[in-house]
This record gives sequence, C-alpha cells and structure tokens, in this order.
Amino acid sequence: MSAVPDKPSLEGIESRWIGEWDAAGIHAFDRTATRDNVFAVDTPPPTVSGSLHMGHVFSYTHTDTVARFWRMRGRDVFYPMGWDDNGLPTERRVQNYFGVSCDPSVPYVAGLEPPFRGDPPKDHKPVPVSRPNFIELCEELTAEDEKVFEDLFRRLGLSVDWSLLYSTIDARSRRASQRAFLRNLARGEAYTREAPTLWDVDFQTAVAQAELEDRERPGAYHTVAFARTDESGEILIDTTRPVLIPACVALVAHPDDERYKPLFGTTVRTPLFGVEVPVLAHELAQPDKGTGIAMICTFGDLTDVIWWRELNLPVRAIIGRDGRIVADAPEAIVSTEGLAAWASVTGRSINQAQTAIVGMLRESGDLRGEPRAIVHPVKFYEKGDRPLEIVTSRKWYIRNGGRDTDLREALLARGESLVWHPDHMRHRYSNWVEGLNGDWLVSRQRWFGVPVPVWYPVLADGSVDHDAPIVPDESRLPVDPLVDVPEGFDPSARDAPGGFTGDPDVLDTWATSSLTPQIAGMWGDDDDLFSRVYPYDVRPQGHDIIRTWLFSTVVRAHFEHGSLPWRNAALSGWILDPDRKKMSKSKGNVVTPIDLFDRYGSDAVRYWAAGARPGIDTAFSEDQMKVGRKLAVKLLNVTKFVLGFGEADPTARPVEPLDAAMLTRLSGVVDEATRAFEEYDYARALERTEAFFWWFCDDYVELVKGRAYGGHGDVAAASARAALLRALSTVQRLLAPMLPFVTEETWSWWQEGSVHRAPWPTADETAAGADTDAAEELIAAICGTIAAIRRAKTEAKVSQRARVETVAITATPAELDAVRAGWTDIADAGSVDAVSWHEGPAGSLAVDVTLAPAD
RNA sequence: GGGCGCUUAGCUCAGUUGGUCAGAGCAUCUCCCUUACAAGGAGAGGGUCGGGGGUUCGAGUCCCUCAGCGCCCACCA
Repeated sequence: MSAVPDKPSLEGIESRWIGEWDAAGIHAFDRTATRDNVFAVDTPPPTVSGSLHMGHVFSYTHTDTVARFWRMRGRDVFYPMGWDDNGLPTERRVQNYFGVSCDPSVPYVAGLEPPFRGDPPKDHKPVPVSRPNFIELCEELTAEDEKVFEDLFRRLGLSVDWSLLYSTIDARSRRASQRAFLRNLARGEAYTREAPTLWDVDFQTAVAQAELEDRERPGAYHTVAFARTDESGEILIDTTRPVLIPACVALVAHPDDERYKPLFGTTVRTPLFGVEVPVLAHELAQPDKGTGIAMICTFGDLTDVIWWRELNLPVRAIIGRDGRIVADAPEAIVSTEGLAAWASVTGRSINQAQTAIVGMLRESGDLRGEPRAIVHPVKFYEKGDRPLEIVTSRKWYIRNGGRDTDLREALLARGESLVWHPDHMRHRYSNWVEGLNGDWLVSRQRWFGVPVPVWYPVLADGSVDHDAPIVPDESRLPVDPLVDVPEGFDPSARDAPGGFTGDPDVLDTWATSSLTPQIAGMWGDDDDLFSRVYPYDVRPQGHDIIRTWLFSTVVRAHFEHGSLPWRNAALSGWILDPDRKKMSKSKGNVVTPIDLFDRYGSDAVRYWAAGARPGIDTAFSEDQMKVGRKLAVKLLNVTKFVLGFGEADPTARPVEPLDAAMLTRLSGVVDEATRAFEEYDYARALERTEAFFWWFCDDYVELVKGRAYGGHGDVAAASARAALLRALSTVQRLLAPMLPFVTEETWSWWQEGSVHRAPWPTADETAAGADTDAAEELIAAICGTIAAIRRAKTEAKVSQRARVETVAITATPAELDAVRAGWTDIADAGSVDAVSWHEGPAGSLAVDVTLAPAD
C-alpha cells in the first residue's frame, strides 16, 4: 500500500507497474495447476518481419482483457507468447542485411561470421552459406526485432507469461513440427506425390490453395484457328494465353454442345507447332465462354489440371520453374516449322514468348481478328508479384478432407462443435472446408523453415526411391536432412548410389504454426505441462486466417489428439481508417502504437480497443482514446476523493436508502459484466461498467459527499463511506481487465496486493438479494430531482452553486417517498433551503425550482 | 454464381429472449473557474431505427421482399 498522492497522475505508471508485475510474478503460470482450473490461451504468434501496428494492439488487447478476467476469477491463466519468424519475409531481410544467400550444398561452418551486418554495398555478390548457418543468421536478426515486439506488448500491458516465450523457428518448434509430421506420415495422413502444383516463379516455391488470392489483371482474348487433320476445315478457339499453344494437348467442348458434337473423337493440328491433338468432351467446358471450345494445355490453370487428369492426357510442359520457356521442346513437336517456332520462344520469359507467338500467329494467318482486351481474375500467391504458373513436381501433402469425404465430414463436425465468437464466423470455416479441392500441400522450396525430416534411399542406378522415405527416430529431432545423416548410414553415403539423399524442402509455415497449442504447451517435451493446458480454452485470431491457421490447427489436433485444439475461437475484426478503408502502410495512414501510448497512455489505447464488439471491424479513433484517458484520469481523481473521507468503519453498513440502491445497481452491473466476459464480450462488460462509473461519479458521489463529510451525523456518514468504498473496490476490479495500469495504481493506494490477483467481484458482495426495481425507482426519483434542479440553474444561467430558495415536488405518494428518502442529499447537492411536497397522479412528477435572489 | 455480415441522431456505434428502446460517446450550442477532477463540470438541440409488405394487442427488436455497402468462397478458354 502506498499513500494517496496529492496530485494523482498517469505519468510513469506504466513503466512502474510493468516492473512490479514482473518482480511479483503476477502473470506467471502455476505448473501445478490442474486442467479444470486453467484458462489456456493459444496466442497468435505475430510475424516478426514487419512491425507491430494498431491491428495487433487492437486484437491482443481483446484477448488480454479476457485473460485478466479469468485470472481474477481464480483461474491459472496459461498465456504464452510466440514469434512467427519462420518464413519468406525473414529470408529476404537476412539476405539483404548480411549479404549472404542460402546454398544447401555448402557445408556448415561453426561460428560463421557473415560478410556484412547491415547495408552490404550494392555490387556485393551474396556469399553462399549452408542452411544451418543461414538459419542461425535468421535467428540473430529476428532476435532484435523480437525484443522490440516484446517491449511494445509489455507497454500495452499484456499479461503474458514471458517465461513461456517461443518462436516458430526455434528448436522446440522445429522438434514439434517434425514430430507431428512424422506421426502424420506413420499414420498415412502425410504422403508424397508427383503432381501439378501452383508455383510462384519469383519465390521459386510451391503454393497451397489457402495461400491463393485472385487479382484483376488485363488480358486479351485471341481467336486462334486449329486446322482439322482431315482437312475438312478449322476450329476457332479463344484463348488469353496463346503462349501455351506448344503445351496444348487437346481441345475440349461440352458433351451436349451441338456445334462440336460431330467433332468429338476427331483431331486437329495446333497452329505454328503442328502437333496433332484430339477434340474431346467434358462437363466443365462452358458453351457460353469464348467460342465454346477451349484448348487444354499443361498447364494453364487448375481446370486444365482436372481435364488433364480425367481425360488421361499427356504432359507437354513448357514453363520452367524460373518462369521462362524451357530449353527442350515437347517431344510431340517434330515438324521443321514447329521446331523453328519453338526456337524463337525457348529461354524467353512468358511475356516475351507470348508476344513472339502472337506475332507468328498473325504472320501465319492463324490469328483471326485483333485481340480483344479484357480484365479477368488471375491467381496469385498472396505475397507474390507475378501470376502463378503450374508445374509438375514431387511434393508432400497432409490430408485435409480435400480428397476424402469421411475426413471432410469429420473436420466439418469439429467446426460445428467449436464455440465461435461471434457465432456467424463458423460459416467461414464450413464454407472453406466444403470448397476444398485437394489435400494440403506442405512442401516449400525455401530455407528458413522447418526441414521435411526425411531422407530417401539412392538406388544402385543413382535414382531416388521416393516411395520409401527414411525417417529419424523422434529422439533425434530436430534434424536437418541436408546436414544430419540417417541412422545406419555413413556421411559419405550422401547422394551416392546405395546411399541416401536428404529431402531438400522445408515445411509450409502453416505446417508449423498449426501446432502452436502443442508448441506452447511443450507437447512431447513436457507432457505433464501439456496435459494441464490442452485442449486450450480459446484461440483468438483474425477472421482472415480461418481458412489457414484455424483450419490447419484443427486438422493437426484432429489427427494427433482426436480432439478440438480449443473450446472457443474468438475472432477479431479489422482496424479501418476513418474513411472505412482497411488501414495500410501504402496509404500512409498508419499511426505507430508507441506514439499513441505516449500521447494517451496505454490504458486509453486499450480502452479504444476494448470498446469494439468482438469480430466487428472498427474505425481507428483517437477520439475514443481521449475518452479512455478521461476515464483513467477520472478514476484517479474519484479514488483520491473517496479515500479522502477516511477509512471505513468496519461495522458500518450502507443503511441509507440511496446508498443501498447504488450498491444494488452495481450488483446488477457486476452480473452483466461477468456474463459478458464469460461469453468473450469484453466490450459489453466495459460499456456497462463505464456507464455505471460515470453515473456514480456525476450523481451518486455528488449527492452523498456532504453526508460523507459528516454533515448529517455519524451514522449517515458511515453509511455513505461504506458504500463509497465498497463501490470503489468493485469498480476498480471491474475495470482492471481493460485499464490494468490505472486500476493497479489506484488499488495500490488502499489495498494490499495486485488488483489483477484480487477476486473478481460478485453481485453478492455488493448487494445480496436486493430489490432491483425498487432501487431503480428510488434512483430515478432522486436523480430526476437533482437533475431538474441543475437544469433550472443552467437555464437561469447561474452557477450550480447558487442557492435554491424552495423546491416544490409534485408526484405520486410512492415517488414522494423516494425523493424524501434522499432529500438531505438532494438539498446538500442542490443547495436547497426549503421543500414542499404535493401529491399528484401517476406520471405527474414535477419539480418546480425557485432560485434565491442573487446577492 | 454460392455463403455471411452490415444499413439506428452530422460522425462512430449500443440497443441480449418483441412491451418507458428511441439511447451513449464524439461533434455542435448554452451556462458554470463549484473546495476530487477546467486536458474539468452542469445542461440543450438533433433520428418517421435503409425502402416496402406481413405476423402481433404491441416490432430497430420476428418473417418475406427490394436496395445499397462490405467480407469470404467459386468462376476465371
């Protein structure tokens, strides 16, 4: 306990209490807690490559209020933090910062010193380093960012247990990720397959369905003629990608399309390249698109993949992984003219090749009319800059119901039994799961990730047997197959006939972050801890990553534990700028959190965040922060004032009707706030508490302060003081989850221990079993009277301090009784000298105020 | 094309099972330097609750329909 300051202030309270909380271990998880008394949060690990922005402040505050609520309710709160530093953005920064590139063929060097630390010269050629060295450099660089993140989250007042910190690339995460993958593999839930895959030619990596986005791009329909091989005419097709003509393997039209029915089974020759391809029928061909007949290429889009697979067509791949036309012409191109045409496109970029082919088509007369410009959606990797291509390669997949009805049903059922906040978010989940069209592709051709923990036998002829992967024992994890050697092999057997070769890929970043409950809970490393926290109580996250993070986490938990990973999912909305657009850096409308903390205080920023309904997009509003700051300042001042009346007589009871009614109202607020928090509706809890608090300050305290000073005797004073202190204690605790700093500050002036470990208030402790309606009627009558007196003074343009000669009250007998019960307080607060009482019919409550003549 | 959400004072939004629900904050205007707080306080004005129809004694609150906005998914020759 510390003394009440003369001039209460918010200055410096954040750094002071952050330090105190750390020292006292207020947020530490008790590892002896049993699961039924734990509240476990599967905290989203923010991506470290950027900087924290208001969106983070917003959503993490929501979670923190709930965590603080449950801590006060007596739960042992498991509230870890993680950093998502595993992935592409970090790789790019490391390359640019240290002047290195990752080359898995380079041997590991212990204690490697990178050529630069920051700003290599422009002409510097990146120095190749091994994958383990590269990962070490990634870790070094992200460590600095992570310190900044931690400081910001502490400043925000998150009640995280920082001893539970992890990062998605650290050894613990790699171990959990590889262990889970190996178990998926052992159970047949992970498999490897050679298949066409969406490919980003810049990042040079495969991309999963969940990472796609459509972007509108300009294109053009080109009408191209295919000659029938029986010389009976030609078929016109429309295509936006004539560049793929050398990859054409068939034409396709709808089976019911009368225009093309006679042609099914016949063949045509591709223009320029002279390859004979069949004309086929398939339901997916749309008669109203273009000319109604399309060319199938390997591969132009995902529909091509379906046609290719279902019609058993050959592969004529022409686009390489670097986004250029490959060197070798498809075997089907044999004619002199065809090979000549090929020679003019090979090695060129897709755009260059397209231009060249259009030119040749124009020259040969196979292009009919001019290309017609259109704008159409094209698939992109969400982080990518160029349209995705489709290449065939061997990749690892984890089953997710995209190809298996039973699994899909099981995962849909998981989504059904999850409690969603708000509830309608469940549709995003089922919508996504029902729309899956393939399993989850988890191989990525990157370096700063968790390696796929398998090797493959190299056969005597030098070929690799991908169907018999060699796996490490779990006790060895994490492993890097490009450095570590499988059991029973000598390092010299690497890539040698009869030896082994390591899988060069890493796992998709979601393949690791889908295991955050397991990682944070130390699954496999400390199963005792894990059993105390799993399944978690809540997964808080943004609604934009339901299809990725939420779904993939459900998949992994379903396979590994046969359960949901959490009981609740709490989805937060977006931060919008005041123009109702999503805030983004490019528009220059981003404000840094630290600046706002400095200007308004952390509590005020939290107040703004906590005012947003769960899952609702919310406008960024400094006005709300100003209001939050006012609230915090008000709490300082009213606490100082109330404590100034002196300590409560422990035997005193709030016997005065107004005092009891105030506490009865407060008990209702406690009930509502508690219920709201139990349903993750921190905003409702705040709103109710705040509304009470302002009424308490503006009306109740004003009414009773004269009495509390002792102006009407000791008994009446003791009643007021007891009620004031009881209410103060309750309000401070109700506000503690949202305003942790100022509540702790004011609590410390008169209470022992942290408010954040104080018991959450109950309705019983303020007013057990009181008559709510009667209390509200009493309050309405008394506050209505004082309001009328204030209004009269305002209208007369005199000070509120001005004396009132007399007040005539006309009301029903019951109302008159209520006003009488509070009359001494009203007379004090309104400076009223005399009163007269007049009975009237219902609805007649009138307060006639006669002001005293001015001096 | 399918799914979901939103539409209440100038602005941002509350209105939990239909009955003082027509509200809050900001903004605007008026007044008050009152001894917790002038980076305060006391008051005022302002909305036919998107349009239309229906159920009901009674509907922002339930049903149907239309319109606008937003998001997710699908399509993408």
